[in-house]
Amino acid sequence: MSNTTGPKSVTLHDVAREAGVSLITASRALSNPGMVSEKAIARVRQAVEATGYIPNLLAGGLKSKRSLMVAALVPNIAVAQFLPTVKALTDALDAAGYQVILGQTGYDHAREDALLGTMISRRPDGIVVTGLVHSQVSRERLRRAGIPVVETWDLSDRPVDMVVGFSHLKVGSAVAGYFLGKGWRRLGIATGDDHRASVRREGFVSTVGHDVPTVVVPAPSSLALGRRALADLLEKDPRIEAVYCSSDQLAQGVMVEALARGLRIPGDLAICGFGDADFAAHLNPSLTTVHVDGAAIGAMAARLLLERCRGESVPEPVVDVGFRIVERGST
Amino acid sequence: MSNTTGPKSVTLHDVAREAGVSLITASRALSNPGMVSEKAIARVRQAVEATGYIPNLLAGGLKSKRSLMVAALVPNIAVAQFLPTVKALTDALDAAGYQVILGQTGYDHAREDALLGTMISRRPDGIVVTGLVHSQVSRERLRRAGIPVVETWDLSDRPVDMVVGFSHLKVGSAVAGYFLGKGWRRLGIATGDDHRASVRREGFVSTVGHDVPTVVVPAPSSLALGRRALADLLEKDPRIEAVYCSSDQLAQGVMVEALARGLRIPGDLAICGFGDADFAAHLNPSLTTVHVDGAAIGAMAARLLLERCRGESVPEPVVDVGFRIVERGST
DNA sequence: CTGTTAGCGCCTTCAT
DNA sequence: ATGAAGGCGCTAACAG
Repeated sequence: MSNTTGPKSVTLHDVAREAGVSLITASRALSNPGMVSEKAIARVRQAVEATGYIPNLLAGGLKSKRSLMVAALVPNIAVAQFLPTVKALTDALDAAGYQVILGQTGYDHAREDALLGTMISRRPDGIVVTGLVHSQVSRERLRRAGIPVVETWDLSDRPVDMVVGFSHLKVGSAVAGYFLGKGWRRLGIATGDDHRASVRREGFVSTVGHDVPTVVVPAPSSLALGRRALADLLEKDPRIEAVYCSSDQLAQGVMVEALARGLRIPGDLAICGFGDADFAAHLNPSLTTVHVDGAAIGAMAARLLLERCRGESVPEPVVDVGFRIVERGST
Repeated sequence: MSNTTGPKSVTLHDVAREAGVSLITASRALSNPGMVSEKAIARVRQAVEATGYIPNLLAGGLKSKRSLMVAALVPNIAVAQFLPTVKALTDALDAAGYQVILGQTGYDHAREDALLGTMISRRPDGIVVTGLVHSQVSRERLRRAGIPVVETWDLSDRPVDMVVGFSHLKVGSAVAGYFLGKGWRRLGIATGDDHRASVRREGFVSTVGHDVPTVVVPAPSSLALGRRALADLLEKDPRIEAVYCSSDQLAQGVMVEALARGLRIPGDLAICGFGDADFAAHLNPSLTTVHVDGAAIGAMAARLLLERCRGESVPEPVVDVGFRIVERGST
C-alpha cells in the first residue's frame, strides 16, 4: 500500500488480459492449476512475469475467508523464555504458508484484551496466546469469533478451545519436594508477579506446608532484580538454605549476589531457577532449573491449529508437555 | 475465519441496522467520529455492544489501501541479537495501531526472496528487513511495490528506500585498532559466515594489514561453536594473544574453552565479542564487546516508516546509529 | 452532518 | 476446461 504516486498496481485483471484468458482462468492457473489446461497455465505464468504481478492476499482472503495468518500473543518478545515457542510456531506455520502476526501483552490484562480485539479484527485463521486467556469477556469473544485458539504454557480443564502446556502448580510442588528431599528446611522464594509464576509459588508453598519468606518482583524479571531479591530475602531470614526463583534471570541475579557476599553455592545457599535458559548450564556454578520444552509447545500449537484449519477435528484439545528438574551445580 | 458452523459473523451492516443509521454513518462513527453527531455515535456504540461487532480490517484495508501491518524480516527470531530491535519496532508501531508480521529468512537469500514476495502479497504498509536486501530482483520488486522499506543493521549509499544501521567495516577496523593499540600482534578471528560478520572480518583484516588466522562457523553461532573455534584457532597458532569473535555467543564459547585449558584472560588470551548481549557484563571475566543500540534501530525504523505512512517526506533516508567498544575484563 | 453509489481485487457459484 | 455474474465487508467520493 501507500502507493502514493506509482502506477496503479498490477492486478489479476491485467494478467488475464495480457494472457488472453478470463480473469477466473488466471486466478485458477495460479491457485488451482489442476483445473486449467497446461497451455493456459503457461500463458498466465508468462503474463505474471511480464507484468510483475504480485497477488493481493487481502482481497483473496476477503472472499475465501482464509487470511493465512496466525496471531501470536506473548507477554514480551524480548523475554527469552518464549522464544523457542515463537520460533517453532513460526517455522511450522511458515512451512504451511501461514505467517505470524506478533502482539505483546506486556503482562497486562487490559492490553491483552485490546490486542485480542485488534487481532480478531484481522481475521487470522488461528490465535496462539501465551498463558490462559484471563478475561471472561475475551474468552467469550474468541469463542464467538469462531477462530481456533491455542492457549499455551499453562493447562486448563476448560480452555477457550485448545491448550498446550504444563501444570505450574506441579512445578512449584516438584521444586519444593526436591528441596525438602535434599534436607533443606529454611527456604525462600524470589518470584515474578505474573499469574503463572504466582501459581508455581502457590504449589511450592502448599507442598512445603507452611509460609515461606518471599520476595515478589515486577515482570519482566531480570538479573538486577534477582540481586535485590536475595538481599531482601536475607533480611527476612539471614540463614536461608535454598531459594527457588521463578526465572533463570532472577536465579542468576541471586547467584551473583550470593557470590558477592561470599556465600558458597550450594554449601551455604542452594538455588533453583525456572526455564533452563541457554546460559543456565554455563554459569559457575551451573544452575539447577526447571526445563520446559518451549519448542515442543510451539510445534504442537502449530500442529493443532493446522489440523483445525484443514477442518479436521482435534480429538485431544488439552496437551500436557510436562517439565523436568535439571539438577546442576547450584544444588 | 474458519467459521465452520457458527452464525455468519456480524458485519457493519448489522450494526447500522441495529442503530438505525446508514452503513457509512456507522463506519464513520467508528473510524472518523469527528464527522458524525454525538447522538449517532452513541447509538452506533450501543449497537456495537448489542451485536458484538468486531470490524474486519481485511475488508477495510482492501478499500482504503492501508493494512495497518508492517512486515519484519529477521534472520532468526531466536537469535537474541535482534530482539531489542524487534521489540522497539513492535512497541512503537503498536502504539500507532500497526501490527507486525514476522518472517524468518534463516540467513538464506533464496528464502528471503520468497518471504519478501509473500509479505508484499499481504500489502503491508511498510517492510523492515534485517541487513540489506541482497538480491537485485527483490530490490526491484520492493521498489515497484511502492511500499516503504527500511533496511537495518547495516548501511548503504543506495538503500532500496531507507536504512538505519552502522558500518560493519568500521566495527572490524575499530576492534583491530583497539587490539593493536593494546600491543597485541598475534591475533585470531572466530566469525560467523553471514554477510555482515564477513564484512566486519574484512575491516578487521584490512586494518591489521595482513592475513589473520580465522575460523568460520555456520550461522547461527553458539557457545559450543565458540569452544570448537578456539580449539581450531590454537591449532593454527598456539600463541595467539587476542581473538575477535563475531558474536558474544561465540566469545563466551572461546572464553569457556580458554579457561578450560588453563589460560588466563586477558593475560594469556584477550577476547572481544560483538553485540553486547545481556550476559556479556556478567561473565567472569566480563566480556569486552561491541555495543550496538538495537532498540534505537527499531525505534528509528518505526519512526521513518510512520512518517512515510503519513505521507511526509523523509529527508534523511540513511541513519547511522554508530557503535562503541565496551571495554571490560576480557581485555 | 448524512446518505447513495461505486468499487477495492479476488474467489465462489453456477452455467457453458 | 472455461467463463459470467455476483458479492466478501468495508470505505472513498461525491451528492444532499
